[in-house]
Amino acid sequence: MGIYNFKEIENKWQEYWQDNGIFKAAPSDKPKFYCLEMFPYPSGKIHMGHVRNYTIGDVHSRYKWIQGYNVLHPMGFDAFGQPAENAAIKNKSKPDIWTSKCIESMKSELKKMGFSYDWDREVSTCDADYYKWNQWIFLKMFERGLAYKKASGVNWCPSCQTTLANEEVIDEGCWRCHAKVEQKDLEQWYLKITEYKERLLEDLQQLKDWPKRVVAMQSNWIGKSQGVEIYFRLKDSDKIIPVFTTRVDTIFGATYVVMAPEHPLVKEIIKGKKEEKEVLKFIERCAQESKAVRSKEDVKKEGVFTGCYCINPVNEEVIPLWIADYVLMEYGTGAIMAVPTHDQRDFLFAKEHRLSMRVVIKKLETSNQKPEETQEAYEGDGVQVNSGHFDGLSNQEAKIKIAEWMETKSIGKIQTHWRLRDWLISRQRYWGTPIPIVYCRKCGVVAVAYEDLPVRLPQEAPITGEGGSPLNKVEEFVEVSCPKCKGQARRETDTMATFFDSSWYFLRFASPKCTSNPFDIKEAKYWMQVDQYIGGIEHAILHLLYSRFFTKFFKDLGMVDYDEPFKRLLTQGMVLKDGEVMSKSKGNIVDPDSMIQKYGADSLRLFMLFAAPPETELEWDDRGLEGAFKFLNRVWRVQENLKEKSEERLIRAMHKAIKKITADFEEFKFNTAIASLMEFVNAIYQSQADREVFSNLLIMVSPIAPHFAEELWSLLGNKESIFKAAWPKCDPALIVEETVTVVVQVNGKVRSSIVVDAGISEDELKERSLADESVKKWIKDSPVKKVIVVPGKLVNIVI
RNA sequence: GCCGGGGUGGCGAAACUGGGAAACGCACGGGACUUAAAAUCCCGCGACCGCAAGGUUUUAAGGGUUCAAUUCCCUUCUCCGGCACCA
Repeated sequence: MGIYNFKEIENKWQEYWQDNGIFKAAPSDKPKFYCLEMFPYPSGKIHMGHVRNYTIGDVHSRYKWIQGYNVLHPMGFDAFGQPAENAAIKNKSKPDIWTSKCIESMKSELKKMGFSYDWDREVSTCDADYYKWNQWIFLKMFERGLAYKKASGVNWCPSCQTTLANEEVIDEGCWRCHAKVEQKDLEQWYLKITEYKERLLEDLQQLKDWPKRVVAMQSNWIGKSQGVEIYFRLKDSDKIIPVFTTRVDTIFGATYVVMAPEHPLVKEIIKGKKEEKEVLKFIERCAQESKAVRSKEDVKKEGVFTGCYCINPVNEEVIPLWIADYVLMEYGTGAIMAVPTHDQRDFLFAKEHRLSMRVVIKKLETSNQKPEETQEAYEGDGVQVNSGHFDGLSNQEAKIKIAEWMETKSIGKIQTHWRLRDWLISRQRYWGTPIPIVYCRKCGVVAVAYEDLPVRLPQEAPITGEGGSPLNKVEEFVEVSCPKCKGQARRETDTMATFFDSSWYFLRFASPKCTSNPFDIKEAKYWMQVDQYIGGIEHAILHLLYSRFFTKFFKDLGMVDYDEPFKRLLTQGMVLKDGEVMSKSKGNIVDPDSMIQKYGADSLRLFMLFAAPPETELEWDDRGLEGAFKFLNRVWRVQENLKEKSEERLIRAMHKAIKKITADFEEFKFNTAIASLMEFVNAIYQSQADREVFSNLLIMVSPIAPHFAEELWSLLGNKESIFKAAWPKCDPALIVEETVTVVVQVNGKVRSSIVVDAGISEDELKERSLADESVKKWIKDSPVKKVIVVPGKLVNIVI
């Protein structure tokens, strides 16, 4: 074991930072920097994921402090939610008591890591001072029709006994407990996030410093597809069957129309036909198949002819109308035009049922291929053929022209489909924000008055985990007089989804005690946007989409003047053990606290940053942690051997290190920054450092191992915190080398290297290279064809 | 299928804008110190051939562009993530 007493040191400096308010944020003339990590659910204990997430944020914040920024680096707790209720049921405790205990123990663990939070700004979403503003925001949305109640089919988790938002359903399971989600018809509260769909999609372009994959995931989720709704008339009838397509350029190749089995028109149009019986039988069979089975890709496409015909509005062609299970009622209009030549599904179906095909898009390179000969549909771009007066146009061009032409003839309408649905926020649970709505027999649905906020969550409620909303059974909560007519009324007893709480907490940190608004507009204007946000990829859609939505809503209220809350986003990778995610069930959890006991927080921080780049997965390694600890000890020993004056080569090495480390810190390349620190320390061991060199080393170590650096800094006799010191500057004059090593290649293979003056001319370098003994051996008598010179780097002789 | 990101030593990884592949560390091997061990310090460490000097070869596979390719282009394989009979 080493010699440095981390336990004592870490305690001492944590107290020092707290007592002296070193990391307190207050507006000033300095440039501001808002660094935020996703706040945790207070489970009571931190895990390695937290340690990694918060270490990255902490190092960045501390780096910004030393760079002279005015940093806001707050922390709080996403404290409403189900685990508190489950714990209440299990331990017969109360959610509020359980939660505040958890917050206390979690906070003390966070403090042990030495994170530079401004604890004066701590917020907890289960405090009435906080959730009051959830209610306020809800009412503002309600006034604008953005919060509304509707009856609809909803996702229901039978195990959590509550409804879920679409975003909370992962692979047909509950995101929290993985139980299979059921469908139920219920009347619930929704937020109209779809009102913002265009902006949510378009503003993704502003997010240049977000990981591409997060942007892609959000874009997928919003799911915009542009196309045309086309009206097919039923032959010998005035019935219209609308179909939706994104490939209107293939309309002249439609050879049949298909409706989903559940289509409401089906039963009506087949009435009396000789095919009626068979069609009904088919519909029956489809109804029994589960959605999961039906949407499996390799399942054979089945269908029946209805006996009816449709008329293609663009050419009056009469084509058969089919019913098939590969058409889904949930998407588009529940009916499609089938173009077997240019859609693979239609192609397979047409082959199976011997339906006709017609090519309308010709590939540029291939000749007149007959449809019967093709093995698959051609879905790419090409030139229009068999398409009336659109022949010869590129299909991309035709797409626009045909759509416009159809609109003028009223046979089609340009339309956009979205995947995004409104956000269901009602939860049949106790531990959440009460929805501030009252139901009055006379007045109907009535908003609670602003001055009556908060609607407090009653302390006592019968929590059983079943039988609907617990608040429903708390008479003194439910019974209320109507805010409008003062008559008898009942409160809404569902609570809000907890993602509501976290959709705006970053704004609250700007003014956590503000009593007039969710946040003080001036303070928020100073601190926002969040310059750097750091958190897990699991929030790529849920939390990040909701927060973007709320920010846009605040903009519409005139409370903020930007579109996006988070300028830069970093999604840190997971911490693995033996190639698997750490989890209780796998029994492979490494407890941060025990590691702090053994090696100290600084070593843990150092290891977390060194073992992998922040975005990638990190494989836990006990020996790696020990290595980090050894490195700190190695630095510690430097102090015992300080010299009067460093050699020049060490000074040069230092300036190189400053340049590289600074650049790496800027780009979150902590692993290579640490590698450079190690190289720098190795150089010190070759030559011995003076005070100045050692001081600079400490400053550059300080964001990573803050307690350790503070201690050595004070041992050097400094009276102020190292975080008040200035980041070292690289002197460009001192990193210019007098001599350089140039690699000499013959035919691209390294054959020698020569040391030359940095200022050497190209001709001279050429000469010196050709004169080199081992190079000569390789050239022998061969004529030199060409010599390529990369100044200061390399010479390649081509023979 | 579409979209996004990967594949480099025994392991974690590095490589600026096309210019010495494997920095830094872990593990391993050797040496110094020690009665001994630990700790520490120093050295070695992709593979193959060679006593050595040295040579050959190597960034998932194949091809291309180039004086020069982990880096650019094409094809293929494969892994991870999102969306998906989405018309």
